[in-house]
Amino acid sequence: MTITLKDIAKHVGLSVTTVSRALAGYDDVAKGTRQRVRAAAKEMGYYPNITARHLQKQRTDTLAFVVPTPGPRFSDPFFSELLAGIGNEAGRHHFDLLVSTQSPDSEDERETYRRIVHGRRADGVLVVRTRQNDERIRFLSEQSFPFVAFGRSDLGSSFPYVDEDSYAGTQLITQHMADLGHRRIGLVSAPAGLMFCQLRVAGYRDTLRANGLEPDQALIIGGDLTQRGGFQAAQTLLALDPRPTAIIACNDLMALGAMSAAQKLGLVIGQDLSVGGFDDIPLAEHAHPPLTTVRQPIYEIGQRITRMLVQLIQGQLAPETRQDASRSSREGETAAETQVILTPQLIIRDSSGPPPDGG
Amino acid sequence: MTITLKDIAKHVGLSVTTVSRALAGYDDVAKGTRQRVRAAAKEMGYYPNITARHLQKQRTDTLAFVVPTPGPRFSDPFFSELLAGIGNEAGRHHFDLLVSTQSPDSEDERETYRRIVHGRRADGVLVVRTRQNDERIRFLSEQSFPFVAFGRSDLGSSFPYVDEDSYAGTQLITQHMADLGHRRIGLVSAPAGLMFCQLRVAGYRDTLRANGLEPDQALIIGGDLTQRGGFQAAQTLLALDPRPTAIIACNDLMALGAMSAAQKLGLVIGQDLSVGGFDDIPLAEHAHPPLTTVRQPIYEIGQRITRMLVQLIQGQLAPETRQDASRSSREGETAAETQVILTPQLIIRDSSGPPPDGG
DNA sequence: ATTGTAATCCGAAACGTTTTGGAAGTCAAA
DNA sequence: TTTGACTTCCAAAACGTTTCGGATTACAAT
Repeated sequence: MTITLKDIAKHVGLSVTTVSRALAGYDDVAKGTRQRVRAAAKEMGYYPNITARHLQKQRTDTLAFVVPTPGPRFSDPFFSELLAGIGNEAGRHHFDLLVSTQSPDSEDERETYRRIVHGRRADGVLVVRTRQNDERIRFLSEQSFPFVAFGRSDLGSSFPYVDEDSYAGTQLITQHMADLGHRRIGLVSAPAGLMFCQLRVAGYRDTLRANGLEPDQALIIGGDLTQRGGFQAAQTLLALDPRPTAIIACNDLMALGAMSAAQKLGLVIGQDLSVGGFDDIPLAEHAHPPLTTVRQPIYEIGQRITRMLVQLIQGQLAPETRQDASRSSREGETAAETQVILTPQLIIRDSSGPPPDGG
Repeated sequence: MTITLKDIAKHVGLSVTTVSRALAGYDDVAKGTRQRVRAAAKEMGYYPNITARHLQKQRTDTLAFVVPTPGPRFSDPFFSELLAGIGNEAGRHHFDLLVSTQSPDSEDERETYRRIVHGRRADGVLVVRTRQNDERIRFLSEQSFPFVAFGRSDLGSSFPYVDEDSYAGTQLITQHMADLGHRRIGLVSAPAGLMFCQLRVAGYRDTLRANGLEPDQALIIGGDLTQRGGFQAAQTLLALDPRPTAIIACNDLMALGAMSAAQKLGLVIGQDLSVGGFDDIPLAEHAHPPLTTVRQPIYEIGQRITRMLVQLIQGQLAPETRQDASRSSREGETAAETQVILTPQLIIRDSSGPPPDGG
């Protein structure tokens, strides 16, 4: 049987109120009493009932994280690293983390959000893989429920987020390929509904044009962000005649799949074909050859959105602050930013090189 | 402002009790009343407060999953797939999932378990990556708190778990290498405290001996289960003279790292060097070359331990049942098993082949 | 002696739900 | 008319905590 405040109160001959306040360290309880209560609590093995505390305090000290899992074999190193960042940061702030896996844009996903918000299951929620016309964001905004997103959206409303500049990132890697002399550069894109997909495709397209290259629709193949998807998309691209001399994938996992597909055809990556990715997951560095990619600080992003969410909940972050250049950073004590766009970094490794002769 | 039962009661002119019972579908409320209440609830946008319900029902309908994360860059596809299995199955049974990331064997990890158990934060907990003399299992057993483990342990106590037969699995792949003619077979092992590490190393050793090969301590290198770790361990192994002609890694991620290390030296995997893994993560299939490995149905294991835990909580699983051959499966309705050992399957792909001449 | 103040404690209410143990009313059988 | 059964409803307690608004005592200042 678990020990409650009432048990302690009975044991030390005080009221529940006094025991509670003694343990909480209020100064309207005598020092001696406090010590006596503390000792009794320890001796009896008291541990506060977390649920009861939640109900009384009208907050749950819990963050919710609804993971969009497209299929059962959700084998994504990107995600586990993000979760580590979120989980560790939540722990640092004494918040629990509620995780739910739901297939994106499903009725179950919608119901999950309703449950969290209306059932007061958590104090805030983290949204990842933002989508065009994202109903999750619309819903949370409407309900003015605290949330922070990893990624922007195209809704009119302003909300707190952290995002990498996908457009600039793809510009970097596309320009890199162009600088190496590539003229036929394929793209393995992502599900079109994802915001970052739009931005990355645009960055790719615009950079091609800026280099006098006309984007060729046949060189853009949809991918599902898995290695298998990258493998298959690359097979399609490599069957073209003439085939592209470079392939850029919208994430590293697909880039690795693309490398395998090319290697299966006997192509040497970095010579016969250049491959570029996005994310810089640890796998990229120790691939063969090491993958040229755009770095995204996944763990830190996880930490950051979590920290922002905690601040938002605790009222240390203005919920609807627009980015505002006129905001003076007076007194050194600048308010925390609510909309962060990270500058991407190109990591050049051996998977990219000049095109082969006649490329 | 959120709507409570009291608000509905006031609105329809009934007591809170009746409203509650109407919504719960008890038959001691008149049909007309029930409909009226239901309509009002819907109209007013009522959603039950989950925390209050938890407190009253003295259960949380929540499972806890404490993920052992060794470092910040926890980039492990194995884990995300396991989580998908756990999360989806928990959802199917209307359980929430509480996830905490803690570094293994740390004081924070211990405190997390205490909090979950004593604070009644969850109704049961999932334990993964079981360790020798596993204090988590000891603690949960002592407190007789419901839990199911992925992996066995060496404590005397009997508890419910699902595990792959790591010993047999390593036997399979080691024998496969021996059958191909390999005599010098290296092993990239895992952190020694992990139960499956012990079993896999034993399976490797015993199979070597069964083939008349004496295990060489120099051919066993510790790894940390990351690709980088496999990369480094393989570098050490490949610097030996004579070098091994085959390398077996205790998981696929390290096997992929080992492949990269070998390829960096110009070796052709499957010809100059054979490589074997363990897990069969999706990355293995589309690696170059595709990786020979031992299959572990990760997603299904996640589902299975979750289902067992739910049954345990709901009293449908005898908490301390030993595996008992004499248990008659009468009436077709066999009780669910509490200790499951899965038979591993060898997946032969192109990363393994006969040793090069003179190997 | 009175007043004021500080120190220490506590009863009751509250958080929102479910459950317990009837109460009140209706109706048919005896 | 009484009894019993059935239907429908509800007040109060309970889950375990925190907080609100005093109450009581002691003691110093007036």
